[in-house]
Amino acid sequence: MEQEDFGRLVGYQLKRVQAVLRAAMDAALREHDLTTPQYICLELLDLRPGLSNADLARDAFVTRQSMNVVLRNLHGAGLVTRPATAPHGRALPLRLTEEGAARLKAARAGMLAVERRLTAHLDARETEVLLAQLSDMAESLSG
Amino acid sequence: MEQEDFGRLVGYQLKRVQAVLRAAMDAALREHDLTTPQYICLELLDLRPGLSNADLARDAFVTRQSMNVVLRNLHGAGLVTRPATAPHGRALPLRLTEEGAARLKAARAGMLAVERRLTAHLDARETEVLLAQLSDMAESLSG
DNA sequence: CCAATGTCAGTTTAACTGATATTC
DNA sequence: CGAATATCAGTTAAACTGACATTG
Repeated sequence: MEQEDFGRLVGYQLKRVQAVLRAAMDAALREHDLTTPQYICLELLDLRPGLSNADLARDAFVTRQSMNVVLRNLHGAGLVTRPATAPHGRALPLRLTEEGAARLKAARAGMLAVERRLTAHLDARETEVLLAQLSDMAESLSG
Repeated sequence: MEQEDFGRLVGYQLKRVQAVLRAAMDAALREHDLTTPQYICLELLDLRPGLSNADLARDAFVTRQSMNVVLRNLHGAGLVTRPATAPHGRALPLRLTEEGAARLKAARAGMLAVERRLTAHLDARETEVLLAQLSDMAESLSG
């Protein structure tokens, strides 16, 4: 059985994984009324409170404009706070509200379950190698 | 480190790779006036002429409605042919036109260059392992 | 009837670019 | 001025679901 050429491209398999991963994440998050970009944003703010919209956009690999939409929704839902005025420059440091932290915590369990299913066939060392390889791939394509 | 660093999740790195890969593919394809789904569709038809819309949708991991839009555009651009009537059932077997084959060939060079950049740091064996791992991941999440 | 297919229509997600104002 | 930031507005890509007709 000669595997078809096209399916042997890393790009194709990445797209395939991404498709099912996206579906799994969306399903897990839907129970908590969150979208994937919203969840990523909450995780980043939990990890590093005080990030600005532009900071978050960089960390999530989207434009400031895209992240701004995500933040507007999160703010409207009462999950994040931002000061009325900027302490320095224009950047508004964002933080999770109590409800934001609670929603994140609730959603995280489902997301980690997806991650475990994703890497079910990998041991700890293989996972490390894979993470490094993926990171290298992103570097070599963007840098 | 018990603190789960968000950046160490495979899901996060996959998203990151996907983001830059998508940008690189789109840039490479833009020169040839093709979108990524269109390119995938052309590759699949080159590999297995006579696939139907539903076949292509399955192979590209999208709904047949989504693929139908792609095919409508490709047909409008004169890159694929489909018979007026179905030889069996409702399925209409699709084929590349001469121009479709030519456009695919031209675009393929750029896409393979992206793939080479993507896997620049991997040797042949590592690439094999990675392909298998990605395939396993898709399986374990969807199956 | 049933399963697969094609297709019309509408919706949704999530990104994008462009433009403008603010701040240091 | 120039660089970074926030944000308003419009646009786009690419998927989705629902509904319905056709075919074997």
